Amino acid sequence: MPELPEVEVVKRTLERKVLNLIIKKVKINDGNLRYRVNKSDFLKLSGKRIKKIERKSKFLIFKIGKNIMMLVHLGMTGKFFFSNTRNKKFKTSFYYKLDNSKDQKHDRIIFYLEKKQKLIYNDIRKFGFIKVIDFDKYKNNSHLKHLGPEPLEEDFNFKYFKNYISGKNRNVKNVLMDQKCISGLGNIYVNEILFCCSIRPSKKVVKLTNKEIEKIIFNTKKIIKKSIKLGGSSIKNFSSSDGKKGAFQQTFKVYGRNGENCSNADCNTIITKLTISNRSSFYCPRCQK
DNA sequence: AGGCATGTTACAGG
DNA sequence: ACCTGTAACATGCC
Repeated sequence: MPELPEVEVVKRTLERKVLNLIIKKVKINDGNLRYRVNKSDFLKLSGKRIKKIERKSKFLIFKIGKNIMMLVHLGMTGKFFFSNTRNKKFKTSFYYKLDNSKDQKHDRIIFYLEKKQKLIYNDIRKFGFIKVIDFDKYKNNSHLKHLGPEPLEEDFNFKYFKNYISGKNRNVKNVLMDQKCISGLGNIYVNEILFCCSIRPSKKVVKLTNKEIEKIIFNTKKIIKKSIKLGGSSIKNFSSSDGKKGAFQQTFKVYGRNGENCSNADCNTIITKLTISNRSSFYCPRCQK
């Protein structure tokens, strides 16, 4: 899915496009997302204003009207498209996106906004979801309740991580993917982080030295910051809500690079692919111990 | 045809 | 109850 940096970019784009607009009507083309959408909940959105858009790890949270929250997870292929009449007329990138039959086929939910504008939730694989919930219930929401600190929060620090991994017999790749430990990372960024730390993904956390833990904290923050700055990554199914592509994927050092040479100077070792818990891991056998 | 894909979670077994 | 790993979800692309 879009990982934290991509969701952050989507959030910022949505703020520019739909903040403070009134939802006129919602049309559900296919409600069989990860969780079946509750049509009567969506009816409540009509006539209400989008007042705030927040991001929590990989979730988007829309505050709508006085007491409604809309919780969105993009899954692997979820994305938002935005259109207005001007875009149609001038055939901007939005128009191209919206008029692409392949994309249109996967438009699952359409929010009709004021001034003939539309916000469209499009999701090829339907691993994403949208839930409309009451404001007072969202703090206890099962999706948000157990999330660990985000990479850029102060709470994600040496002491916290060292304590979290103590006594655990797990590999470092899985721990960093675990949203209860740290929320917002996914397969791509974890691969990149571990390469930067010179740590092999399969390494057991009990064997991490203090120095390595420090490196993990530092490089996680560094890479996430950098990716947000570059507009996220845009491999295959992701682009931000205005159709722009991020640039971070051009800086991938290991992800998807199996068979290629290690990008560290003078290394000349071939990047290896290894499956850990059904997910691909990429690493340099020489640089990552 | 078969394998793979940015994610999460229900379940099984220890 | 805790810990761990695996399979499943839906769809498209190579």
